[in-house]
Amino acid sequence: MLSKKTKYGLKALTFIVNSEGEKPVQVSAIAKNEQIPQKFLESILLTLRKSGVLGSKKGKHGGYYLRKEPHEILMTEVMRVLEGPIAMVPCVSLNYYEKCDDCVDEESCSVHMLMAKVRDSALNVFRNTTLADLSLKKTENILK
Amino acid sequence: MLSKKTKYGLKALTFIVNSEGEKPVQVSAIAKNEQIPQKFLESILLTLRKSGVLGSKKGKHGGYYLRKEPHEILMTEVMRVLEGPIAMVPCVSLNYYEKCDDCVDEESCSVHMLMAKVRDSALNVFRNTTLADLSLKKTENILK
DNA sequence: GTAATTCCTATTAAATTGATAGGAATAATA
DNA sequence: TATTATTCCTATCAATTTAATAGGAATTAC
Repeated sequence: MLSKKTKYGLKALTFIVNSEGEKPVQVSAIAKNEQIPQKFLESILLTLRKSGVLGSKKGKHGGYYLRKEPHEILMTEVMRVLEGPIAMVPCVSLNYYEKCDDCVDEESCSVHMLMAKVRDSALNVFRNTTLADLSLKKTENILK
Repeated sequence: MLSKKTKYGLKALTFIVNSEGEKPVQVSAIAKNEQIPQKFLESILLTLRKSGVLGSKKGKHGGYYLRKEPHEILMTEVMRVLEGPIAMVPCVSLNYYEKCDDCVDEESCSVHMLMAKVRDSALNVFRNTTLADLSLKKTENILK
């Protein structure tokens, strides 16, 4: 299951894209429009800022903004920050590899083999989708 | 993350395939060889039996066996039984669809769009992988 | 009738997730 | 400078899910 954290994070990012302008977008505005518990959202946006996807401005008229253009923000990055490793098992993770304690021979492990394929297929999606794609409405996608 | 339940289940199924013969395979043998807590494994195999993937024989010399040929057992079926819906969010699930309470318009929801792609890519893997594929060693896979 | 097995239900422990609380730090502006 | 609006930080809590264990009933082979 996709965590609420990731779901909220994706919605928030999309909202920020669609609020395009120079002014930073406030947590309260996102929370209200996207129906996300504000305090929870705060912590999510903070994570996204710490990872470098978002920038922020403190104090009155503060808020969050994108550090890169939407089309430069890959889902690989966003998903790793919000949801964690893309691989479903550490032994096929590219960025967070860990050997299984059980599993004598990785090369002949049925789980390993299957999960490597799943990882590749997910990576293929995330590498070819940017935040710009997410913020397109379906009708726009059809035209595209 | 892949649950231990699924991981153990896949390993157990592979073990049963590789123990090919007419005799049913006992939980104790699988547990020992695959390093799986026996009682936990019992409940997993029971689930697989109830779903129709495995058959069982009770009593002395009892055990579990496949109900179909390995190449007829698709990963879509196994994964749904063990891990649950393949979709990461209910609103893109083919078999367990549920509308989101939030989300006014599904067609323009960024999460929906992305997760539908991920679901399709995972389905593509699971529909094209059978238990027979899992039980091939890597070297055999290369030759294939 | 005994031993070996699956089957069933209940319980527990640990980990994770989702959410809340309270206030510190910072910045704009009146 | 005082006030207000905001992000930032840490801690905590509640709910859910996962992983595992326990005990014994039912069934079958011999």
